[in-house]
Order: sequence, then structure tokens, then C-alpha cells
Amino acid sequence: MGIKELARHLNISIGTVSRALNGHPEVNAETRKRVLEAAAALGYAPDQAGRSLRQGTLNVVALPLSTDLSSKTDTMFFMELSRGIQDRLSEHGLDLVIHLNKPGLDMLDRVKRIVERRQADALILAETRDDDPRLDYLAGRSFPFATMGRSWSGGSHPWMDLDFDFAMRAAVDRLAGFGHRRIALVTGDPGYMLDTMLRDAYRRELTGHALAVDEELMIKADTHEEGGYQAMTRFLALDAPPTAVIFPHYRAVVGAYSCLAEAGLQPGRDIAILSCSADTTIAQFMAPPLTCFRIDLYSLGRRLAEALLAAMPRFAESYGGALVQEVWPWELVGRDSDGFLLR
Amino acid sequence: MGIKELARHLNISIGTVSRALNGHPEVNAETRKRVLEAAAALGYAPDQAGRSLRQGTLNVVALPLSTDLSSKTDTMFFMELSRGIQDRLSEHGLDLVIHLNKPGLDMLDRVKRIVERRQADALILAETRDDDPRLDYLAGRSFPFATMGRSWSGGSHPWMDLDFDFAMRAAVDRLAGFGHRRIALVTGDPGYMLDTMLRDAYRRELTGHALAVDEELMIKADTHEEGGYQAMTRFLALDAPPTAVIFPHYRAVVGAYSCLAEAGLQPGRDIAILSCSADTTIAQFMAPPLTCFRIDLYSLGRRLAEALLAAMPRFAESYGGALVQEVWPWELVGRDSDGFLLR
DNA sequence: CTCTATTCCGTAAACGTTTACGACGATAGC
DNA sequence: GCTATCGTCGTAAACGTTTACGGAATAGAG
Repeated sequence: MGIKELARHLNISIGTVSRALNGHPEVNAETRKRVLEAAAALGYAPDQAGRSLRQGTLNVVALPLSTDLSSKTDTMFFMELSRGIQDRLSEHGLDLVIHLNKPGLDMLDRVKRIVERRQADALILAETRDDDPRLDYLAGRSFPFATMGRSWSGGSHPWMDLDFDFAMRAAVDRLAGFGHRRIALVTGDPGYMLDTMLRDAYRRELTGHALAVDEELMIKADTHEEGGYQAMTRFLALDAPPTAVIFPHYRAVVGAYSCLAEAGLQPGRDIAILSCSADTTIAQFMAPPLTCFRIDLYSLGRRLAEALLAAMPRFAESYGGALVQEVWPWELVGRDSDGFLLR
Repeated sequence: MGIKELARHLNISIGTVSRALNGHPEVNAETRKRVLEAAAALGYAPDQAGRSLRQGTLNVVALPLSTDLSSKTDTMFFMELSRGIQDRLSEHGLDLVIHLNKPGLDMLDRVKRIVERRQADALILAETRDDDPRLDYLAGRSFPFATMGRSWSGGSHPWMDLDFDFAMRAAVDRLAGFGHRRIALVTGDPGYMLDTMLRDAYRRELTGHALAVDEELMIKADTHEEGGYQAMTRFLALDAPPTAVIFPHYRAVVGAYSCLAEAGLQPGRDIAILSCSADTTIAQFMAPPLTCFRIDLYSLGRRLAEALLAAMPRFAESYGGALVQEVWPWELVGRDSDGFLLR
């Protein structure tokens, strides 16, 4: 099953077998054919460990994800993104493997382990925080990586991100156009770039529309159903509840819908709900269907992979070697959850 | 950074360094302390490729998932399960890595590649089909693996599964107790064990309650929102629509709810909806909250990992080496989607 | 026929570990 | 003082690849 056995079976030296399999030019066409056929027949595939040891490359890109992902964030988002990444990487013979963090071991330690034990040639990071120590660590060791979501300083590493400024402008434009003047915003964990950017953009857009910024209408909540439920409960308890609420994540909207239903209120009639999350299948099947933003996550994943490839020495030449940092536009898809005119 | 450099830095032979790091007894306590301190200070971690090459083990368990998972099945389920698996494996120094299938390359090829290139010491398979060629392949090469979900024959490999017979009995008992006599069932892709078992159990339970089995009330649909929507549409078009519907997956229920809302019908009042999927956060926030089944997926994942460990030669002794195949009970959690008495 | 260039292939070293084997000094038993 | 035991450590081989180097055979040019 090893290359030695394969070579002995063919009466050829292992060097020639290796060259034949790896497409080197200095091997006879006839010999190559024999080798390839024998390899296929005997089910030979090169041992990753041996190959990796020799040429210092593993053909693996790692994507560490926190293990509480399921309870807090949008798994659909990552699945669709990963699909794009994987497809693009595999065109270069690279595999994407997802590492789940065991709790207790924090994200930095997990990244350190992957790097030090050489478990991957490159990394893709998601869920980056405002001051993420992983970025400095990787940059310091000049380990190739790319991130989903920009970091605070912009950084000198490749990333893809979504245009949240545009999203907030489109959201406020739309809601204000419907006549809303008390527009609320629910953000998540303040440690993440995403939420900071959303809050900044929110203030800016409200001011741009000559609307007062009421701190009561900006609250932080967990990004899942329970968080959305609690946030909406707090809003309804106000003396002057908002007439429209912008949610970052669709899962929070599910909680909000539930809260409203219990209060006898109907989204899209009694209160406007708009989500600046990526559109998911579930959004169009909610009752009423949810207004949110359309983005091609698959293509975004592919592009993120390209950004990473451009930062890997092995592939840099094919990609011009330029640093790829892109903010992706998206498109507001209006549905019934906020589509009504306020008298 | 290598063990050689570390050894030179300490004026010790590399053999001793290796023994110190790996906890062999024949090394002086003082020496071990020096080695460990130096390793920590210099950030040394053993190269996985070198170690793997030498001792033929990688400390990695692979979990291949199909890339269209996001569009078709329940990602929450796998995330929560994976969390349990990962936690348990890491107690033995093993890592769980998730391989996403690129489309085109089918599941068997992916598994073959992992085995032949020795990219993992063991496998965990999900989404197994009635006649899954991967099982025979792995068993034939006596490669350690475990599956989530039993296979048709039961097989001689370790697995965990859920008690769908119990679920269907509990479901029909409950619905019949509420007075329903036209109880429908929506199943998914007929290639999967799950759906076959559900259909068999459904017929059995209906007969047990002296209810006629109407083929019109058993339809196949995709397991996501769109499928649920279509299934419900077909039911409503019947001359005698069902008064209760059992759905396998909660995502399909979302589609069904949407369909009912458009028809002016309300689940839990005009029609009973019950899901025999695992309870998810979203289920209790649906309007009305969905009746489904509670299961501790995290613990199930841990147990699945143990079943696998027992089948790995390295760990078999610690686990008694017995074949672990378990059907897990779960608990019906009644909510409002079906909780009404039919007059 | 000789010299050179080309094509093809075998040899062996190297990658970073782990571990069987043997060696060394010290201690203990007689 | 000789041998046996024990604790500790160094040496070197081995894992499965890839690839630099050199060699043999062939072909082409003069």
C-alpha cells in the first residue's frame, strides 16, 4: 500500500513512481500510464504525513469555530460560506477542515496549536473581535490567514466583509419613508466589530434624517431567539414604544415575533420589523415574511478563499500577490414585516 | 522550533527530550521539568506530520458532512452533536475535524480519500443511507468508525440512534387522544433509514389505534421550509384534509406554518401540527410553540464518541472493547401547536 | 566514430518524530 | 572487589514521501 510496494509491484524505482504520480515531465509517457493504472488498481494514495513531512505542506486550510456557535449565531451563514470556500480551495487541491473549539480552551490557544503543530497551511478566521489577539499572533509569525469580517484597524491581512453602512442606510431610508420616527436598534455582543459598526451607522442615519437618537431605543441583547424575545419585551414596556425595530440577526427576530404574538400584536401591521442579517430560507417563510438583505454567501466564500490564496506564498504568483480586502454590497429585499405606511 | 533545536538548547539528546515530553517514566524528574519549561518558553509543539509518520497515528477523528447540508437538513442538530463528540474525544487528546464534501465528489470517494491518505484515525458518519456503501468499505478495511443513525441491517459497527418507534407511538397516542382520526405524515428522502422507520411505525401505530391508513395522508417532501409548504398545500387541497399532521423536521414545519397562515388557518386551533424532530430553540418560539421531542444532543454526542473509542484498538481496553449500539429515548414536550381537543 | 545533448530513471538524503537498544555510572548485595 | 540491578540517557533506525544528483542509454551533429 505504500509507494515502495507499488514500485516493487511495477519493477520501477520509487523515485520514478513518485515523479509519475506528481506529474513531473521527466518521465516516459508509457511508464506514467502504467504507474497511474497500477495506483488506481491497488488503491494507492500518498500518505499525507510522509508527504507533509518532506515538503512542509499539508494542503489543508483550517477554519476554527467556537463550539457555542449553535446556541448563539447563525449556523446557516457559516455553512453556506464554508461551501463557497471549500469549492474554491479544492480547485487547488486544498481541503477545508473545520475545527470545533472545546470549551475552556480559548480561541487563541486553539489557533496557536494549529500553527505550532503545523496542522494546516493557512487559516480562515470568523467571529473576529474588535481587538482579536489571534490576528497579531498570526501576523507576527507571518502565517497565512484571512478573516470573515474586517477588524477595527482594517489590518494588513485579507478579509471579506459586508457593507453594513449601506444596510443601515437602506433600512433607515425605508422605515423613515414609511413614516416611522421612533426606530429602534437591537445589537449583540459589543465586542464584535459588526455591532459597533451598526450602532455608529444607526446614529449617523438617524441624524441624517433629522430624527432624534433616543438611547432607550438602542439596546444590547443576545443574538438568538431568547435575546430577541427579551429585547422586544423591554421595548413594549416603554412609555413610548418604537414603531419600528431593526434586528441584526434573524434568529432574534423569531423571538421578537413570538413576543409580539403573545402581546396580540402583528408584525407588519402594528409594528415594523426589519432584519439586517443575510436572507435565509426561513426569513421568507416567517409570518409575515421578513424584510432583510440578500447576499450571495456562496460567492462570498469563494472570494474569501481567493483572498487567502493570494496571501499564500505558494499561490501568490497566480493571484498577483495583492492584498484583497473587499466590502460586499447587498440588496434590501422588502417583504411584509415592515411594509406598511404609518398614519 | 524542532525537537532538535530544543534539545541543542538544553544540551540534551533529542531522545530524552521526546521521552520527557511524552511522559515516559525513565527520565529524571529534574530533567523533565527543565524540558517542559523550555518547551513552553520556546513555544515548541511536536510536528504532527513527523509524529504521525513515526507512530502511525494522527489523533484526529474526521466527520464528513455533505455540503448541501445547509439547504436540506438541520445544522443545529449536527452542531450540538459535534460539540458533545468533540468534548469527549478531546479527553483523549483527539481532535474532531469536519470535512465538507465538495459537490461532485460523492460521499464514498471522500471517505476513501480520508482513509487512503490516512487523514484520520477514525471516522464518524452521519446521514447514512439504507444501503450505504461507505459502511462496507470501512468495515472491509477494518477502519474504525461509528455512525449517527443505525443502518438497515443493524450492522456490526457502533452507532447511536433515536427511538423513532417511541416517538411515533407517543405522537399518535397524543393526537388520537385529542380526538384526531385523520392523522397525516410527511417524510423525507426515502433513501434514509429515518424515514423508512417512521413510515413503518406510523402504519403500525395507526392500526393499533384502529385507524385506517390512508395513502393520501402519507407524502414525501423535502425536509426544509419549501418542502413543508408544498406538503401542507397538497393536504389542504384534499377533499378531506387531515386534522393533524406529523412532520419529521422542524424546518418543514416553518413552511407548513407559512402555508397555513396564508390560508387563514391557525396551527393549534384549526389543525394540529406535531414534529418528531429534536427540540430546538426555535421550536418554542414559533407561533404557536411547536410540540416536538426533547433529547440531550450534547450527551448523545459524547456517548457516540465513546462508542467510537471502544472500537479503536488504541482505546478498546479502557472501554471493555464491547460493541456499543444504543437507541436513545426521548421525551415528548407538548406545546400549543397540537394541544387542542377536536370536537 | 566521437562528442554533446536529451531522455529517462535509479540512488540516497532529508523532513521531525518516536523508540528499541545499548551504555554509563551509581548503588547494593555477596 | 566482583557482579547484578537500577536509574538515566545517548545513538541510531524507522515511518513514507519528495527531489537533487548523477548515470545509462539513445539520438543527433560534426
